[in-house]
Amino acid sequence: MIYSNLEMQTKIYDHTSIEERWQKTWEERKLFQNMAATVAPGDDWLYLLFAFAYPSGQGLHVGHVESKTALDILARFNRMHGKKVFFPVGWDAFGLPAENYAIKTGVHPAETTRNAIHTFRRQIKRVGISYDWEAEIATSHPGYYKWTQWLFLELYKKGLAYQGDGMVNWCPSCQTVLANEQVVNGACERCETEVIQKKMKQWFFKITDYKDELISGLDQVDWPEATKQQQLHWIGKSEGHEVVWEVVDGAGIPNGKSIKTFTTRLDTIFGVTFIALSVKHDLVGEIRPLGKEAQKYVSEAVIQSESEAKRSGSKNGIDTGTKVKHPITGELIPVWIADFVIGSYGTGAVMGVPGHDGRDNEFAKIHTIKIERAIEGNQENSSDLYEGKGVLTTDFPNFGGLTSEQAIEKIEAEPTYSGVITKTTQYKLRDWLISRQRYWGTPIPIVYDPEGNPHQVKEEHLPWTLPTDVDFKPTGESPLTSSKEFHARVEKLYGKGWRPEYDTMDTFIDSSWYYLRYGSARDETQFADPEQLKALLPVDFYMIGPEHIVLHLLYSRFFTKFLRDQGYLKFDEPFTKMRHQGMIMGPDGKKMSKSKGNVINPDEIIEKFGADTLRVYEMFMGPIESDKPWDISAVAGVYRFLQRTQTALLSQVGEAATPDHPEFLAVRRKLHQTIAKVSSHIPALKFNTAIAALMECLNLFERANRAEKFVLPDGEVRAWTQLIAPFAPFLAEELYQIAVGTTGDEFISVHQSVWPEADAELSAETAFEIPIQIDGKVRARLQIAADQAEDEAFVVAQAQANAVVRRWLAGKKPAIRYIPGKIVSFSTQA
RNA sequence: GCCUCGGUGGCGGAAUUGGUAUACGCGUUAGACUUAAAAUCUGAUGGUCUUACGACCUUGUGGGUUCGAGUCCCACCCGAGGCACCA
Repeated sequence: MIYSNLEMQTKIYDHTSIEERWQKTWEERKLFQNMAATVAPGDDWLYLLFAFAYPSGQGLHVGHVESKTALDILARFNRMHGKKVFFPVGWDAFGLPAENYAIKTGVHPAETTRNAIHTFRRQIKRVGISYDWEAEIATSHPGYYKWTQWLFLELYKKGLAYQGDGMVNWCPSCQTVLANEQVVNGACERCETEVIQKKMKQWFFKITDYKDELISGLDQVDWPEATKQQQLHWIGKSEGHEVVWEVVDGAGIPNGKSIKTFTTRLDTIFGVTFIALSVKHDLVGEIRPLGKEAQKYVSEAVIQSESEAKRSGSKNGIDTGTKVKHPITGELIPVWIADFVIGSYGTGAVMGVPGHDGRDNEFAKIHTIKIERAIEGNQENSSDLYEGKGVLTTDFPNFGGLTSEQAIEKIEAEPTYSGVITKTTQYKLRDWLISRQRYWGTPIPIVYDPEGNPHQVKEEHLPWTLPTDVDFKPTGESPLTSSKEFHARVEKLYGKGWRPEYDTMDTFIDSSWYYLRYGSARDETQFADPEQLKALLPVDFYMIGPEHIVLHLLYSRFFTKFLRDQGYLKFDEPFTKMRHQGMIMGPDGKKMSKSKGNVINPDEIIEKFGADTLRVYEMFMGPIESDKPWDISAVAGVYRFLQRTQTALLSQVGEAATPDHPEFLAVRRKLHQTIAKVSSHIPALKFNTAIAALMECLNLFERANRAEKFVLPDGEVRAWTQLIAPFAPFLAEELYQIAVGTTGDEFISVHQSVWPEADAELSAETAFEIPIQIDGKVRARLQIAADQAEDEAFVVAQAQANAVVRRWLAGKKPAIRYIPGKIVSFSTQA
């Protein structure tokens, strides 16, 4: 007996008992569980995905509830339309917070993580999110990270995972390498310590191999424009020319060395008055002469991190005394070293055009370098002069008077410049540095022979398990160095003198392929079953916060394209449609944070008002994608709405319909209109207006019922309970089961029922109120029966007969316009 | 500086994409019920002027297109997020 206390129903909305009862029932009946096992040919699947979450010790946040509920509504709505819905959940369980906690308290990250996941799972179930728990995954589980390691080895075998040397960002406090994106204004994003540069041997993924496809693929997806723009900006494709400048000796004779610069404005080459090298440029220290002062400057500048120069916007620099030869004019140009030149972009050197570039202009003025104008009609120090339309000044033989476009074409066509000036494309995107000197992550499946050469861990040794006997305390070395078991394992399997790779992988790797694993979460033989992949992927709808979008999406797209090229996947882009939820702000309108004391705890709201209220309130707050402040009294308003809904629907059960009620058709019309509205607003993600429509419907019903007892036909009572099911699944289940009179075990959930359809005839309005506009102002309104709305002559005659209209139009001959069913417009002008 | 969103009552927000601006909710206020309060229910609620009928104003600002503009066009102001000495 699933429903034992029907009789106890009263007018009181007892959210706690309702929600406990149905959570238990759904769980016992395994509603919507293990869906991937039901994959069959010809299925119409909808794959809904929520951003992989880190199971933090803080537990569920109201922000999580918002996006999870939005997806849950889509899941329930689509299931009721007969679609098979795949709606899995998992945990991005490796990561720094658990490790930092371990350093502080000694509690093993595995334990912290396990507890946090338990908390999240309990809270999510309480909110009624209809996840498929049978497909649950956690990146820290060997059954998962075995395949993360497999992915690494696939990349390694194709040469896309390689070891490289280079300057890396090092956080002295966290004792780890940081990716560029983890450096914010020159400081560690986590602890805000100033980041320094350090040279280390690291593993990289060659994402740059896919740079062009990562740009073009954006045309295939339905994503917010801003997200696409951010991706493009990160990849930073820029077309221009590389120019080789020959270094000359004191007599002006080339000495065999050269400097390359990159420019997007080749036409300004005639205005070059200096060349500037980055302090990290290879030639710094090599070119002669380099005076003592310059030596000193360079060493200071190298010590001073580049990021500091960036922040201060400084324009320091020094003349090296060296000169290069202008490839076109033959003029000798001084070479400077300048801190505003970025070592890692382009060639690490720029041609200085102070006549046409604001930044170069600033530098030239400070250091009194000649400023020369090459193009007419532009502001002296502006960089916005170009649109390909500038005209070169007449000072340049063969080029004077040409437009920028013509000059560039001419240079490109001139054989003399072949190999000196070359059309080229630059990208900001760098290869992905994936090594982390951290414990709580996926071990890199590499071992080193006694000579120090890397070898891949044999596939039969996967999962290459993370040792547990480590010292978390930061020493500047990877914690795995301290594991005895790890060393013993490698020597036993690979031979004496062999050692493991001590670094772990960036957790972005774990979280950038997880959506491929859900369908085969327990498969120990392959990373994903091809049949599952074919049926479920790509992801139809992805809901993800706006904060992590650039890298996670770029990496996910890279993996997808790589695995496609290996023949594992048949699609190019992993996420067909994506939207971002807004942030829920504290009641003070500020971002919620513990220090501000404005955090709303979902458990407290559920305790007091119930999960249904929490869900409906968060959906009612406003558009899903915008930021919204929390308003506790509005929560109570939603609670009242659910309570009134219960009262209204309970009053209908077991009663005979009241066709003689004067409002009978009006209320039913409203209900059918509401069915139509809710049905169209849900797929459009307009949850707030769908709920407003349900409120309007209830208001009209209550007004009619107040005047005289009102009872809807049975089917419409059931339809009403179905309409609220996606939003308030617990209350809807309760009312639906009462409405259908479920007894014993013949239980079919409201969430398994078929979504109601609006009756077009019933929902059609019988009368319109048509405004009458005179010169753009509404002066009167007309009541017109629906069957007269198409009759223009009649409507216009009615309008003209209106007393107010006659007063306004007295003595005038207006132009008349009638938009059927919308408006009558009189115009007295012209 | 660049990119992307936004700007509508006291507040959160609606507006079928050019056709009744302010739906729905909150708040406020008057009332009912109550010994009282809470809860619940009912009515009012953009602004100014007016005894009233009503008039005028109102979607960040200023122009424009149109019979008609929150919606389209031009210029600007303000806010949020992202990127940024990227050559």
